[in-house]
Amino acid sequence: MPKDVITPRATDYNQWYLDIVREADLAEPAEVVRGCIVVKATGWGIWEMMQRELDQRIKATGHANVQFPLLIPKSFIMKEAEHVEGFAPEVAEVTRAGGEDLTEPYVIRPTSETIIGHFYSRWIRSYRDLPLLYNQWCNVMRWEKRPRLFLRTSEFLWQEGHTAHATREEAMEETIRMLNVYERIMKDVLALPVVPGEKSEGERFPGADNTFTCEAMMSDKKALQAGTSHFLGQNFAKAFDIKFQDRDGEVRYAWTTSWGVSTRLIGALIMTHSDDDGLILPPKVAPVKLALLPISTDQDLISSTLEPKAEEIKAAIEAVIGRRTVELDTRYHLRPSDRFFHHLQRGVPLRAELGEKELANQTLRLVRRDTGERIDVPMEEAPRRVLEVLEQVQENLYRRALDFRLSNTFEVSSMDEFKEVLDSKGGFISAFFGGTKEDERAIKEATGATVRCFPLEDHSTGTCFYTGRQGCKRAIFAKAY
RNA sequence: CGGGGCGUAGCGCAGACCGGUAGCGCACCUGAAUGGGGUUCAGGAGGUCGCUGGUUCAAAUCCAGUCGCCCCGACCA
Repeated sequence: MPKDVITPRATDYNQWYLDIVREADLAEPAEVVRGCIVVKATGWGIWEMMQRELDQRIKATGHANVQFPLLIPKSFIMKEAEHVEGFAPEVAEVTRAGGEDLTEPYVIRPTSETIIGHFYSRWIRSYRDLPLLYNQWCNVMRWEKRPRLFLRTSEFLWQEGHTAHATREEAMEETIRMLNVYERIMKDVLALPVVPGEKSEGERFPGADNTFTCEAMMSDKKALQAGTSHFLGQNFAKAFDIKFQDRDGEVRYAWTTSWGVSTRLIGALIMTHSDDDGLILPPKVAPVKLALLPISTDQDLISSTLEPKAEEIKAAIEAVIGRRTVELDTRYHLRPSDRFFHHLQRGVPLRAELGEKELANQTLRLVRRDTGERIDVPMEEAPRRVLEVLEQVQENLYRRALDFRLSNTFEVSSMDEFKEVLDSKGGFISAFFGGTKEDERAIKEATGATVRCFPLEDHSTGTCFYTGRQGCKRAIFAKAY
């Protein structure tokens, strides 16, 4: 008989999400600091795994890590017209320090294009200085009206890549390269199937010429922007005077890009894979990949045989799947079912049970978190089989999420159909669209859905469902977080 | 910032209309039985009732002010 500590998704999706975060011990609202979050050990462990994977890939594509100040002179934010408009309403300012009013206030960085632009202008003189390929892992602050754990906290952690290039083509290549890096890591590591695409005019980053995105579908069929890569053109170069003398002697403005993913990805993981029992983590980002539980009512048997055996198995398995990835659960004061549930709720991908039955048969019982399937494997094969099953879990989670998205994506060709499908089924609406920013706003007004992106891999064109214009690209619409 | 709601034990709530010095469920601690997907019983610990002021012999309760949080919108990684 389950206790109702986790609200079923069908009852209240928002509450379900909060319950998962709490019961899996990922994080809690900071409360004393509005909109901020305390990331707890398990949540941080997930972030560390994602960070490690991504950091390697950022470096593998030629970028180096750097660190810029948390505070930015307020005047910097004001330099790029659209950037000001986009970010001014949500920045926090520091006006006093050291007991005195500052002559110029600082803002706490909402993103670092401006201060990095300032330094890039000092570092770049020649085409030989380009490209400049830097990334920083840091925290930023945006005073959003409506915070939501992981998805939109006032302070959040992310990486922001900032690059400068000699030509438009090179900068565009970089923008797409990093979008692809994001797509790959989301797919391969987080098991998140995403739609890479270009943002519409109305959804662009303030100050960018083009914004590219990885859009994911959550299990309530709403969309989540999981990561973005911006082609900034020469906008910031002009605002911050980032110029170089080219091969031909001409002085030119550089072309810049920026790209980032944040702790929001943890929210994406939760809302993509988890169920009413609790969190489900893809093995590749699970700090604990296997919970190993010696089970017996006979305390002597436990200490003489089961626990030593368990230690031995743990070592053998960790030799194959990685250090400190197996948690040996020795909480014998709890009933087995309570111990099971603990790991289940926390999303541990695989549970192993070692009891008298297993001892007698020289087997180990594995239980999958994603399917509940029980698999008895010969003891000596355990390490290999654990690895194998973990790979299957990883694959299954991706496949499941992809199927969900595909079966909840609907094509429409008129506004009436758009509304009807969105109301009755929800999900992603796929339609040819060639409207303006104003049209986007009107559609949002009428339906609550926004343009998520123009998928990159879809080259088909057709008649716009809204304006009737010919030769328009396909867009994905959805209600979004 | 507009509309609604709420602050009482770690969490979720009752008590308030009709002032008399705080209670329930879960979680937690102890013990017993139980034990392979959320067990049962017994005992126990835990609260300046958001804050400030007022009325009163007496305030969680009445009055005034204030702070904060949540939900729905607008805004967003």
